[in-house]
Amino acid sequence: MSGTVRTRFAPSPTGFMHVGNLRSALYEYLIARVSGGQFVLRIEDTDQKRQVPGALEAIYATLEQCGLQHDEGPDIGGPYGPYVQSERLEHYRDEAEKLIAGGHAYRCFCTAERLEYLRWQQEGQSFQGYDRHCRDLDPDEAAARAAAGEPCVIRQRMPLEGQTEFVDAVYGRITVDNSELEDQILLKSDGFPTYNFANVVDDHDMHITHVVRGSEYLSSTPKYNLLYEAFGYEIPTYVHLPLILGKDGQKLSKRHGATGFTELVEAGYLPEAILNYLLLLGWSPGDTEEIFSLAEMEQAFTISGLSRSPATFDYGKLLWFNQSWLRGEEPEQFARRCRGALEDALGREATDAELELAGRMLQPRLERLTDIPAQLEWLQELPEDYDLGLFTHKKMKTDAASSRLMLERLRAGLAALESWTEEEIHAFLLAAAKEQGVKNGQVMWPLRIAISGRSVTPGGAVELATLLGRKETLRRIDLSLDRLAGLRS
RNA sequence: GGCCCUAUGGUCAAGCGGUCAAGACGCCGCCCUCUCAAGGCGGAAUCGGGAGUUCGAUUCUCCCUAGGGUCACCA
Repeated sequence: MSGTVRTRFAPSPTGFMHVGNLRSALYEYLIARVSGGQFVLRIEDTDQKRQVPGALEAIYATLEQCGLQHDEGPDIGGPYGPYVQSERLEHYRDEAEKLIAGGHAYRCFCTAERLEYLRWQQEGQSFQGYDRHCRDLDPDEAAARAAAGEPCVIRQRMPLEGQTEFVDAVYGRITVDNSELEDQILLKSDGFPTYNFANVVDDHDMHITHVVRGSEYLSSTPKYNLLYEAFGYEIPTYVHLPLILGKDGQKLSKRHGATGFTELVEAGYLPEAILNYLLLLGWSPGDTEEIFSLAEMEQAFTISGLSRSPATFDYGKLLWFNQSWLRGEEPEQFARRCRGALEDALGREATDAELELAGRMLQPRLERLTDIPAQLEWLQELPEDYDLGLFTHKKMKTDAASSRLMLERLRAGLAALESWTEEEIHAFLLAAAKEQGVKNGQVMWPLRIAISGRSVTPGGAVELATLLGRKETLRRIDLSLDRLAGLRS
């Protein structure tokens, strides 16, 4: 066997792409990449009842958006296809027959009703599971019954005594008594393999060297090993991952908030930020680095950095990663993200200068992409009935009366400015403050309130006025002046 | 309930016998400042409990406790 590391992401198209799945895919991808190996995509569609339309497309789209490029898969082929389990049915059947022939599996004719009755009867007992009713049927007789059309499943014949142990790359040595293991179903009566069986067969066929999956599979791993042994296949390296929990310590689910990749993207999170957060949720680089691009992850990732304890998904920290990624973007690229909302607010096309300014204003303040419109809301129009109390600011030493005076003084100067540029407006206002012997805030505050009508804006008076344009700025000053005048008389 | 896994601040976590127990998010304060952010500086906050082993346990062992996982013709 070659020493090339091969991992696979094997989702089943039964729903949206959960962040837990995505994190598994990321780790699988990284384990392969960090050692120059291959990352395989395999679709596990053995549950015909739970197929969800569109789920497959979502898987491809998510992988694509995240940059987790696979080397082999249903869409691009590869040497060990097909990569869709429903296209490999014959093969599983043959493999199951092999096991029967070797005495490692047997046909079981128990009905669903009988099994249900069994479960009901076993409630509270220590060993719950199949009672091995068909385990000792004569193989030839069983084969004949099956051939005659009697529905049956194929079960794995577990050893009744002894122990099975395996070494997991993150959890270490794990030992389980064989008496704990159920004679699990390998092939269902509809001819489809179960997940456990198809997994082993496919992982072997596809030369997967590292089986990476959630720790919920930890306790069923001994069954896998027994299967590998029954086949005489080499056992892969297991890498079990700690689970992701919600705020309440329960397994992360919809009720904790958005848990699907698509949902998060729609909520304004960047794929880079989501991936970055997921990377650190269960893995540590060992140093204090926190921001990782995919390329950087490919350099830094180590299996030994994986954590064993479950991690709580923290939306607050995800938000911080999102902000960090947003701030780190090239200003031009960030500005482009603002174009749509800016033009909506403006009601017309934006100039390059306006776009640049808007980007500069929002980039350090944005938490999510979806917040852009709200950040630009002040641009739309001056709220007609904003609270005049906003003019009163203790630290700035301003109030409605002083603001009125200030605005009256400022108005003419602004109207007379040679050009309406950020620099010029800025210079003018600073000069005005100096001239009047007041602090900058005493001219900036009233102006900002007068033209925005808001206590909080994504920028100061200068930026606001610049983006508003001279005409609109003066119009808003007049509007505010009118209201301020009405206060007195 | 049986079995398996886990256990450092509210959260993610470094630590791998001797540390004043990193760092980050969040929180609080200060600075900067035309508001809010961003940025800078500082602060509060952690080894679940009990036995061992050892000169010395956060670190090793055992027990307890707590949390999680798993016991399907689902993956």
